[in-house]
Amino acid sequence: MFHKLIFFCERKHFMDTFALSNLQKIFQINNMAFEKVKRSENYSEWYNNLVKNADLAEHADVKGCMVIKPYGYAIWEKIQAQLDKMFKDTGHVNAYFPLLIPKSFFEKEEKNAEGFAKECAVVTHYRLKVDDNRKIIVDPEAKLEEELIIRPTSEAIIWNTYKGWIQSYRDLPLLINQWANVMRWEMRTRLFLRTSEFLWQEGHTAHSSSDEAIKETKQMLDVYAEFAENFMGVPVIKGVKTENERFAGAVETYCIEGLMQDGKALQMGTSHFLGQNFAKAFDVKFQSKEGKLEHVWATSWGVSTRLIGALIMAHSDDEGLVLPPNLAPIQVVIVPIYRSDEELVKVSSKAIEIKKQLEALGLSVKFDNRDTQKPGFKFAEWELKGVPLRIGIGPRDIENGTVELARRDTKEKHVIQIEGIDLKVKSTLEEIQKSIFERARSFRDNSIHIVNSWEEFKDVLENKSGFISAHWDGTGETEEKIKELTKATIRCIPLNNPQEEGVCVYSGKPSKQRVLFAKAY
RNA sequence: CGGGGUGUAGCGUAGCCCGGUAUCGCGUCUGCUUUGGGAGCAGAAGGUCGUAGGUUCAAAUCCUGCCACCCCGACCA
Repeated sequence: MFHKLIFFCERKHFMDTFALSNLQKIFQINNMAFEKVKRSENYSEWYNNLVKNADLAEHADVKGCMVIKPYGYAIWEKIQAQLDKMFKDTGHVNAYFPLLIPKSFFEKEEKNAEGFAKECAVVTHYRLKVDDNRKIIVDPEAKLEEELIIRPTSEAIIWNTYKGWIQSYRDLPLLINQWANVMRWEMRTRLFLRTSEFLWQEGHTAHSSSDEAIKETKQMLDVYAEFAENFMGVPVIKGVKTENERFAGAVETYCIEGLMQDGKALQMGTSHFLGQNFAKAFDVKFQSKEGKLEHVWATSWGVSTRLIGALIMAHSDDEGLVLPPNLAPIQVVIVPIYRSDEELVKVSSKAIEIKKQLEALGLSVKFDNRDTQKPGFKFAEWELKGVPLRIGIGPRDIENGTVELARRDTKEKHVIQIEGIDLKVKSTLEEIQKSIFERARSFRDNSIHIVNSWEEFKDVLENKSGFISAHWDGTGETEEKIKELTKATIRCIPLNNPQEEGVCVYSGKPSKQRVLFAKAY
């Protein structure tokens, strides 16, 4: 019945403008070969060009939506594979719920509905027709009885479903994850960081006690943090959101916050303790061991394709992407160098031999034997695409039993013996993984500024960047005011935050702990 | 929703004020020479100028309507 759907967004968006000429200049200048805008000159322009040039994604001809290209999607697949394993290792299973949510379900948890109301796309009709001018129009006869919301998140449809699945404590806990797309009609979009439609995973769990649900919430936060640090190579701060920043419908929102190279913070994942809010809204009760009827306790947690944005912004440089070996779709690329066909044969057979040797260690290796591009071009291209290690092999090497090994992260090049190359490559990849994390961590650590006065606070925001650790009086009003004045928000109250007496950096009222402020994406 | 812009080849553009069927660069294709850091030369292909109408002998250019997209603000899980 729904094979032809039309949706209307409730809000229209009128665009705006500004100095287009600036952009045009950049494109003009850089249109030859690859566009080169330096990271230090214009960070966001650098980011956009990188996403495009590295062939990760592009703007679709649909407002606010992106096409994730094969190379970008391959990174997402690596992210998915690892997270999926970690979810399963912690006892979760995957399922899939509908894209469309009847408006009446959506309304049930008021705060959740209110929080998302302004960015929902709504399906109102189920059929098109050809009008008198032979134009395709929405068939006014085909108006739906009840509008359908395209999910901005799935709590509503999932809790409506859970109602039928949970009767007894024996049905709990229910530990389910879903890989899906969601749609949030955002006003300003940026590839990967914020798009109208995006891919993510959302875990939705149900528990028989508050304690157990809180434990789950924290466990998943730890899973995210471990993933971010050990796989993405991005250090994160685990913390709790303030009431203002909390997920609509949650009792408590935990998050991991990363710091990008331009000094702006990025929320990389959230894990929510939902209390009994959704159980009450959808009337999901279970009978306890003691025979009492109680509402179920819930959590939800998610990360999205935004992580690809984080990956780019945390490590990459003016030459392009820098991928951590643990998430690189191609970990090693082999580029042959040759003049004659005869040389090509020799070089190729050695290259293929090396490839097999590396693959035996479980590495992902590409032998770039395209005869349509020159070596120099390939070097630049694979650097742009962030392949962690490159092996160059030519006639000279064949004679000497060597290859050239080039590291993407440090740009170091060494001639090494082919003998024992597999272990050398493996250990170098491990070193790269460690080294990019360390680099990001020391950058992050040096970007946390302890601030004790409002003057200092403003000074750091203007002249430095990164996190500001400052006392806050705990009120939403102060938080709002600071945001209004500086655009900085409270990113989180770090977990295990030391308690200390102090006064709020803005209001001067007493405070018991410091919180982390930053400008954020 | 308030303000400001733009639609010309795959991409970026010139031409528009002052009407005469379209400029240049990148990319693409072919051939030869090249190949250890983004190759060179020669040739070629590619355009209903967003769309509908109007004015005119003649419209990318002038006029009107429509559509789409972009930037700033508000907004942002």
